Amino acid sequence: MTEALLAFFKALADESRLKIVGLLAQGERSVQELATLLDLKEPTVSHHLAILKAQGLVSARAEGTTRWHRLDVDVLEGLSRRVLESPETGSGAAEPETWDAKVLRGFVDAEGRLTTIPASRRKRGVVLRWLMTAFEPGRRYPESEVNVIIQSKHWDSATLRRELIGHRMLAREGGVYWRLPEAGWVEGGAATP
Amino acid sequence: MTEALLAFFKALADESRLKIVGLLAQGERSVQELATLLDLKEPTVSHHLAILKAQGLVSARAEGTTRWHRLDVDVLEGLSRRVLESPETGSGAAEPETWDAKVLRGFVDAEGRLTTIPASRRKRGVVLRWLMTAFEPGRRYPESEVNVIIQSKHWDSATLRRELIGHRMLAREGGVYWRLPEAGWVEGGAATP
DNA sequence: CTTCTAATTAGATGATTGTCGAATGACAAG
DNA sequence: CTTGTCATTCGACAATCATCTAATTAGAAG
Repeated sequence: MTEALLAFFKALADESRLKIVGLLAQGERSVQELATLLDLKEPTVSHHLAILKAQGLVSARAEGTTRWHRLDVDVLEGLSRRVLESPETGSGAAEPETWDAKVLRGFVDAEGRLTTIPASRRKRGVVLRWLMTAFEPGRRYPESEVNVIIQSKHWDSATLRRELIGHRMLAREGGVYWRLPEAGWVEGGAATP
Repeated sequence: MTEALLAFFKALADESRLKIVGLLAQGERSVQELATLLDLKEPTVSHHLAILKAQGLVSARAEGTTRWHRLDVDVLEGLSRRVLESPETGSGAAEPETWDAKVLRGFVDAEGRLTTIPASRRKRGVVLRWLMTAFEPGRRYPESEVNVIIQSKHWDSATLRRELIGHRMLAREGGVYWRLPEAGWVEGGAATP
């Protein structure tokens, strides 16, 4: 849907075409007249008219070899509405998902392994949340098992384990780890000094 | 007034910017998020946002180093109206004048002499009407005087004299010429074989 | 059929501008 | 003060597109 809008704005995003629309708003004009009034050559005007016609903004009427062009005003109605409605009508529950998906696609390869740990706070949060899906809620893990699980995604288990704890996703007590409820997961998390 | 409109359409006549508007229509976004969602680099997004801000379409709110951008919907209101109102509100009695002036500027030099006889029917009509201003209504001219008057504008008095008669601007009877009333001046006129 | 004019199509060129990498600025945290 | 992240600015490159000339199509009129 954004496709059609783009073409429409491109059609009007040119000085010559805007002037043509302005002139046609006053009445019919031939290619020749437009060319003279705009200080352009006929082929140029023809080109512009073709673009405006493609958007349904202009239509032509033949009279001998001359073609009289008129403005079709209807197409301009409800313009702002179309702009705001373009990216789906729903205000969207499927909205934050897209951002996460994009981030993961950038940092997780085809085999499901983490290629790089994101430097950006926000993106690191996304990756860590994704990492946590490997841990079951309620279950208790010895450190060795935590490392094995993390290493199945990325070699640097030490750093990632520290990050998970900093973000309040994982908790530790006496060498035993367990997954914390998502409600407590923190945005900023621990720094990486 | 067409200036501002042009900038406005140019701002929206880009795929990336249209997508940004679409995303911001759903809620606030940071530069980073937009860059990820659109598969663009941050500098590019910054550039686009600057353009949208210049048109009052987007405004920003700072939160730490992050800037949350929101869409300002008001600017989109009454868009089609602005397009049609751009080239003056008046539907214009000063309208055909402009076309004639442009044509004359193209065929009459600084000294007020006709450089070329227009090949185009319509333009030739304009030039001939202009030529007729050298003749007083009601007065009768011998052919020699007609030639002198025309030659003060262009060397080829024979052709022009024939054209003036063909267009029903000048009349002849028994070697005497006189100006006809403008009401009878014909559009197509005689061909030039 | 030939000539003339109005308009379009085709191809080439030049200006505009979207995009990126590198450098810089700004701000929070240790 | 130093470090790290989010953002902007700068300069350069590449793709898009408006414009032109030349050639072609389509009517109209001799």
